[in-house]
Amino acid sequence: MARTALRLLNETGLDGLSLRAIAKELDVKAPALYWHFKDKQALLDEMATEMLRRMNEELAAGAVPDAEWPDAFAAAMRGLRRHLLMYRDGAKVYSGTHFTDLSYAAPMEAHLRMLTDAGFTPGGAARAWLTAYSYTIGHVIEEQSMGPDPAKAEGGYDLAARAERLAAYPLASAAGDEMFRDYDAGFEKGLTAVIAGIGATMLETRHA
Amino acid sequence: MARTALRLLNETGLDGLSLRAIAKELDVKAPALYWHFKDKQALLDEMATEMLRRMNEELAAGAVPDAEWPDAFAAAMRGLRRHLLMYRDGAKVYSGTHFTDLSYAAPMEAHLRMLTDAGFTPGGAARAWLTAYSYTIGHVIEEQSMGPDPAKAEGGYDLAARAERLAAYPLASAAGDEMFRDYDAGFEKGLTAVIAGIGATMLETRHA
DNA sequence: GCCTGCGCTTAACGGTGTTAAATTGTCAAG
DNA sequence: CTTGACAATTTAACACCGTTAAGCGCAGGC
Repeated sequence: MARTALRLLNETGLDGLSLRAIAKELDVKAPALYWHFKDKQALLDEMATEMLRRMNEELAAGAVPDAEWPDAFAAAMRGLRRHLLMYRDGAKVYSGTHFTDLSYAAPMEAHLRMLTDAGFTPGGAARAWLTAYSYTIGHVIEEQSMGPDPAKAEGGYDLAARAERLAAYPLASAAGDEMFRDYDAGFEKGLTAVIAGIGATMLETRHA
Repeated sequence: MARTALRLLNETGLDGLSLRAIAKELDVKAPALYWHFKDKQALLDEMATEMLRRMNEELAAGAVPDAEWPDAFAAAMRGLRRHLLMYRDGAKVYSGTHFTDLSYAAPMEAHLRMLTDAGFTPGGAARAWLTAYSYTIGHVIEEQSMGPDPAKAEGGYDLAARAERLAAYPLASAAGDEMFRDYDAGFEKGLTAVIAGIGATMLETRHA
């Protein structure tokens, strides 16, 4: 039923995701949902947890055992972003919800161990994780709040109009191309920087 | 009136911020608000813009003209975070809203110019900005969705319970201390990493 | 004195999350 | 074969939400 809600999310968006709509999709009346969930927030938490479970499945499937930590780390963040982008308002649903079970723990443990094996302290590994995680969440929230990528689909943010509006501010005007075009490449550049910085400032024993 | 809404936001939170409540605060009935704003989203946009304006005021007041770019950059992000934290759900209100005027342009131009002067290409400066911005937004969203800092106030996330729940995953269990304690210090560590990475991967001419 | 239009009110509409009570279906114990 | 317990659902209703339509009072300009 969290699965049904996730499917509906892609059709209606988070604002249009009402309990009555979900119930109709399940051929049931709205109050019946309250037998299974305490309130709507609990449903949203379960949806986020389901997203996480799907992410973990894929992560387990595509694991590369002896990759260098920056590559494995980048792959994890790419996977996170890709899954958030799979659902409309995915990042908003995901960010800041409390998971309803411990399915996040095993993959998190594996990632942290990979980092400590590479020379991070336990605390450093946790900080590295949260830093890259924050960057990814923030980036995807920005992406999803801006409609479709102007480079890939029509109806997105009008870059030409933006540039004209900002004619008096040449750098800010030109920045639109870098910021709002080709989200994939942009995310990748930022991710590279974040991971490089983590390696440079959080690693105890420099990687030989 | 966006000011009134911002004040009310801190008392009721984003979920409780209804047009009727805002109207009552202004000694007015709810439909009167529609004389000034097209719809609620326009009000939220105006609130975000007001937050931005206050941020810019402070930024202009505390400018250090000849600081090195990493310091100035870090100061800007600290200011952003501090202002987002000033309002309940501040990051949620702020992120992904479209500003209603061009008050963001001048400070953005100044920051971008600082970066290009330091050796960034225009595109690189924009990417550097968006990368650090994404990190900051993501971090504050995570902070604010987790209640008060357990290190500073009661009623926050129960770290001891979390650690026990994750007993089978020692690294993930221990990570709680690093991630959910002392948000200020944690943000700072991540910010240092992000800025170092930006310098290492996005700067064209290494700063002499 | 009249008109225009700003700023507001009253009334109402359809929709929301949520609760309480009554109802059905199922299945085991007596 | 009946009874009773229990899970899962329905119907009805509540308070509140964003939003629209119509009308009211009151200022200033002609």
